[in-house]
Amino acid sequence: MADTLNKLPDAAQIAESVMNAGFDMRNCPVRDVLDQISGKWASLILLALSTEPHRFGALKRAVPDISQRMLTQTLKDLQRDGFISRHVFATVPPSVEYRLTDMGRSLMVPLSALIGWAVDNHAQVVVARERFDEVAQ
Amino acid sequence: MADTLNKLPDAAQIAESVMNAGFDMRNCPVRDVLDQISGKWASLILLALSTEPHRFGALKRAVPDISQRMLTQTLKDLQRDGFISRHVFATVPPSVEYRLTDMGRSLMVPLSALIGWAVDNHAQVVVARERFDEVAQ
DNA sequence: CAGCATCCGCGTTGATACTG
DNA sequence: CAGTATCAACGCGGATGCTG
Repeated sequence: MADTLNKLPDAAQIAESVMNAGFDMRNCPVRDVLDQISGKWASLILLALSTEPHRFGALKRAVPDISQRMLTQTLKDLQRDGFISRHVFATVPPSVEYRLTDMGRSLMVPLSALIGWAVDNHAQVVVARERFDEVAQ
Repeated sequence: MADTLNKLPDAAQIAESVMNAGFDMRNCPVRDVLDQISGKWASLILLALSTEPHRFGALKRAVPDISQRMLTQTLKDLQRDGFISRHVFATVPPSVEYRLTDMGRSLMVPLSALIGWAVDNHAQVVVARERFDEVAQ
């Protein structure tokens, strides 16, 4: 994954084809879709669910600093967009399991690649920031 | 790009390897990097710059609904993270050109794939939302 | 266990006006 | 042309307490 630089032509191609395919930035599908998965928590929840289904409590433990409120809300948003499904088991005490839908798994293909990039290049970004802040005092 | 569903194993692999590679959700590189590129405008600006360098005014026209303030601010943030570079030409009137850095181009590999997914699957997401809102009244 | 309801601060965004 | 400065509105997200 360190050789992403060698794949630049592909990226330019995709970008160009996106721009050409009647891509209108006004009623923007990019924002409409990405705004959801780019919230503070969505990508982390999707990442956790990509390995296996999780119950509410397990998710809360898997995504350490999330509050109950945000977990509930983000799960609802992700379900609304069709990325995850909710399965209630009428046990006592009740248990609810969340899992990726087919569309959610399909989304994880490019999303996990992006997450992988973030993990690989995080250090470089940090360095770039420090350098920038240094110059601008 | 319609056959992304067939590539699920790859996604699960990447996700799993990400999770295993000492991935700590607390000091999260994902959020640290993604928060920037997932702002309301960043992805659109990067997309515009991925085809060719743009001047400030050209960018403002390429990303229709952006305000001057947000364009300036987002450009500064992207430059700070090392994704774009700023080139000032001492002409009269002054002109400033923005272009992707090597790291920015590298980022566009996975990012443009994600954008492509968004474009391809936007309709499905909209349908999922309508269905959800219908049931929940 | 898995939520919902409420309150509230603070950051992000937008509108507007001004400048080198 | 390419910004900066200021103000106001909005909503995300956190903290807390309560429920089936």
